[in-house]
Amino acid sequence: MLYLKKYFTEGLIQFTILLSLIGVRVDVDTYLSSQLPPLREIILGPSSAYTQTQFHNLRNTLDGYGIHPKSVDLDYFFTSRRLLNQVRSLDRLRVPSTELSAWLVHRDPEGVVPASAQSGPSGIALDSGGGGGGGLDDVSGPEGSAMRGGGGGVGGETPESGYSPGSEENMGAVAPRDGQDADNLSKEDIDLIDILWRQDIDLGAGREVFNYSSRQKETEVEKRSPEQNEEGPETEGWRNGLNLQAGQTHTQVDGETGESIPEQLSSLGAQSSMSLQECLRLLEATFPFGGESEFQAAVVPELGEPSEESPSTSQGFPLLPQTEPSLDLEQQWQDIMAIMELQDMEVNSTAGNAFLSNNLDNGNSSSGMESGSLTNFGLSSSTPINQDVSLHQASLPSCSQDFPSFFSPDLDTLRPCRPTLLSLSSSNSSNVNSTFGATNLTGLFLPTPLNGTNSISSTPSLTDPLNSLLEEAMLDEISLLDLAMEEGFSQAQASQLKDELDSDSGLSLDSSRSPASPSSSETSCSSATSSSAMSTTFSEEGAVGYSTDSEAAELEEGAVGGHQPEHSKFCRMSYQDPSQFHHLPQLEHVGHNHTYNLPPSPSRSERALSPDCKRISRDAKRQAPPQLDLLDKQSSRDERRARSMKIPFSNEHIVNLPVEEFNELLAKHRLSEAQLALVRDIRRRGKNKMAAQNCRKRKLDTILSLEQGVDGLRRDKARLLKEKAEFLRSIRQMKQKVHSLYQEVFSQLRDEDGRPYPASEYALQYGSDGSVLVMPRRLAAEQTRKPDKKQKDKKK
DNA sequence: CTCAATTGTCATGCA
DNA sequence: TATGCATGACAATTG
Repeated sequence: MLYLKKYFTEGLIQFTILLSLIGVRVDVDTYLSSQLPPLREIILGPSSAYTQTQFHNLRNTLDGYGIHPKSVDLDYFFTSRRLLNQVRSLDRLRVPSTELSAWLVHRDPEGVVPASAQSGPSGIALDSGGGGGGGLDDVSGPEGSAMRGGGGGVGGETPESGYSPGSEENMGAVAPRDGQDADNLSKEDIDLIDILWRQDIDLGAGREVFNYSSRQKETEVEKRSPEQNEEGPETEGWRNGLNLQAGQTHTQVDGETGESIPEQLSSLGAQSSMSLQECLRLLEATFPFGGESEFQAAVVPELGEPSEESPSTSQGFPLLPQTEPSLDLEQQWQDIMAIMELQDMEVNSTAGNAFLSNNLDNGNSSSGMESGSLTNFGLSSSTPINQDVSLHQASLPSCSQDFPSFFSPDLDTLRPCRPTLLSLSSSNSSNVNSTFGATNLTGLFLPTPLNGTNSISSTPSLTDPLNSLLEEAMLDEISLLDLAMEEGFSQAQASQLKDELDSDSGLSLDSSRSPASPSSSETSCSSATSSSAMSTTFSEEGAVGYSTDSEAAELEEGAVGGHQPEHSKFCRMSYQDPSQFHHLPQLEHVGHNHTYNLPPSPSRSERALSPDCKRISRDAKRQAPPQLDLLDKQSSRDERRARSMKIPFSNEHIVNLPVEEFNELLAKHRLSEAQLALVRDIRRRGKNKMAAQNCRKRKLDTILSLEQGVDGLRRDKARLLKEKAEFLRSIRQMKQKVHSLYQEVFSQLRDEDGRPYPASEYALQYGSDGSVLVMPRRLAAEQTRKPDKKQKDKKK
């Protein structure tokens, strides 16, 4: 039961990881921090320190089996890694040709650096210098075969023997062939070759990966047949591969590594009646290949995984034969893969790339991409190698970005190569990321199920409910993710709006902008004088606030005279159409300026002079000496009063001057009591007028923000309802899966005589400690009743 | 002319 | 206490 639990818990975690990878906010942090630190690493991206540890470990261990990352809970860690593997590669039982590029590169014994290769790879080879040069000899030795590169360690298992250093130069060596055969290749192919290289180089940054993979591969091969080991890559494979007819390379690889897999898998299929454990053992024997591919490409399909897990599942069943040895093997392999994958994580550190890789790989196996978002799939689908290239392309960009801390030299030299990649992948690097971030997840994910089908076809014995259920589950998750993505975006937009709202709802935000920036003031000023441009400018700038107005007025005043400025101001005010704000949300909240009480634009208090600013503006310009009558008519009451009382200074001054200066002004001019009273009234009214305007603006803003808040809440509500529905559906499907799994497990059980347990008489009983027992139904029922009674008693 | 929206003004409270 | 600001209420203005 423990493993059953684990299995389904993992399903949930998968889902969470998926959500996280596509950017949907999943609040797993708290959970992770306390329970699954490594998982957090996976989701949030490995910390450099941690990654480094992995590299060191890989570099310093013979084959990776003994890897023990520093102070990390390996159980959790590897579990989470395995989960990530599952998530990222859903149809594992395939040997991606992607791997080929790795050992192909390493394999070249010549060490001749071709012209074509020099641009990118050569530099890289030299740069990675940190790696040292030891490996080169091994690889380039007489036998130096690709396989050797990887398998050089077969006999000696010298840790560094084949790879780290040597590989770089080997990379260079690949080039000549490339160049030699260039004639036979289309330009595309050549480019693709280049890409393969660079990818290899990039991947080579994590040289241990190759090292390990090769070693693994070799070990496996050796187990199977030494001859095969020699033959595969060396004679036929590499040569043909060098011709770089993508297909050849591809098939060759498949032939080399995957050769045995189909065999075994088909044998699996043939023995569909064999016990689950047997299947699993076979799988375990087979999987290392998949694993090897996996940690490089990060895209290895993994539909076989569930069955892989099955042994674990069965472990808890007392009546089932213990499969610990195989379990250990599998577990070890998983753990190793997990470590290896960590590097891959770096390569595909961004969620988008991870998924992209996955999808690209899916594209390989599923002969078709339903998603239009990945335009380079047209490329990928053409030939196998193209697919490979696409795959690499997918992981490359992030590789260079994410590796720098460790392999900056390599990457620096690599960067110049980027353009090639970009040009090849056309929309790949840019569009894919954006696309990924956008809404095309459906398309991205759809191939997964196809791949699942693929793997199922290759493993007929595993096409039981589990696989189908997994497929189904993944489909569901995918659709859910798609939905969540969509929702996430609307939510993001909403939150963005909200942020804008919040930040702008402050009353003083713009005050710094408008008064402080002369350009804006000038703009508004000039536009204010221009009647035609006025409305437009206002919609953009009018909200900036009064200070702008006043400045504009000030400028105008300087040019035209004491009464012109208010025209612009008045115009601006009259053009404040809230409906405009509705269409320009970002401007809706820009109106709080409160700078009206800032020092001074003289023309300020005269803002209300003219009801028709256009006409006034024109008139003012045409009639150099403004007509007093007209002005008088257009003056505010206070303006007229002030004039009639012969107040020696402008209302603008009266209103806007600071108290001290205002008092000084009053002191300068000896005014009568009536005049003083009028001036004070004018000041009071002027200030109050501006206060009222601000108050009204604020009110309007508040209303608008509230409206938006309501909208946002409505959206949130709708989204939550949708999510709830989806989750309910997920739960339902999970239950269904549990049921199916139960049936599956139960049907595999045999009594001492090898007979199946009758479902009518026996049932699986889950213990509280995670154990699962087969019990007669009567007993089980009694046992379940007892706790019930106890509970009832307790309640009583 | 009516009406609604806008703007100005007053009174009041608060800091 | 003087000053400034915010705001409700009302009036004036405007389209």
